[in-house]
Amino acid sequence: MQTDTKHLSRKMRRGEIFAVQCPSREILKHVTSRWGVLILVALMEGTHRFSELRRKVGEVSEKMLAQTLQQLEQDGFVNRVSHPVVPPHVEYSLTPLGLGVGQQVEALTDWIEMNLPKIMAARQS
Amino acid sequence: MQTDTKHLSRKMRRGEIFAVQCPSREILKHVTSRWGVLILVALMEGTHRFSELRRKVGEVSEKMLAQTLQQLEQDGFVNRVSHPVVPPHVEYSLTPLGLGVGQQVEALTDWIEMNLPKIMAARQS
DNA sequence: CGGAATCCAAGATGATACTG
DNA sequence: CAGTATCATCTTGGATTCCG
Repeated sequence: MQTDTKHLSRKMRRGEIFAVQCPSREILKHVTSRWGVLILVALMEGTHRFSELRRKVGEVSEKMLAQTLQQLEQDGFVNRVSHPVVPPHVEYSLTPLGLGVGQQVEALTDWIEMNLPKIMAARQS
Repeated sequence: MQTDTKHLSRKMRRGEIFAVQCPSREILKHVTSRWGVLILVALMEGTHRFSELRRKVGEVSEKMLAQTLQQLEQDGFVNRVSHPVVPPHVEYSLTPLGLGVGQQVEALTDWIEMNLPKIMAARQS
């Protein structure tokens, strides 16, 4: 089977993100949303329950956590498994696709943390 | 000279992004803002003038473009050079630091575009 | 516990007009 | 051209309440 992901050659115009109607924009919006980034990074360490994520991410309301998780689930990045017991037990994890974005996003956050000293030094005002 | 960027070992808790008061959150917010991402990617291709950026990014108001550029400039990612002529001529480019984040951000957008087929296929609803 | 629903405050974004 | 200022709006995000 040949992969169907067409590789973007280095110099290929990958300017499609600039196209307003491009679905990429929508995905990008979900991924880079305020809580999307944090949730993806958190899930990179493995399966988490709702309340675990809530504690780990910190300062996120139930509403936004649920909402963001639903978006990520819709985009096929997050897997939601509900155990029908009482009290309810729901587990969230990354799909293979989610692992992919997760790596990219984690690379970004890692870069920022690693370069934070330089950044803070270069900051004006 | 030895680099002062301490490398994050694979398993190191790089959970500092989760700390609410961490400056990383602020930087991350700017970088992943609606227009921050697009602007950084656009500038990866070289110096641009204000109106060039405006046309390239697309659908961005003057206000938001100016505002986001100021944030990125403050964070030390973008260089602003104003030629005091009439009509005004201002050029924006990436600083070395900006090139760093730019690469991370571009990696993310590239990944999304490359995997868009898979993503759209996996999407529910 | 893990949400859904509602209401409301705050912030982000946009359209327009004006200026150096 | 490259902004700034102002005002209108639209979207986010949070607090609260209720339910299975």
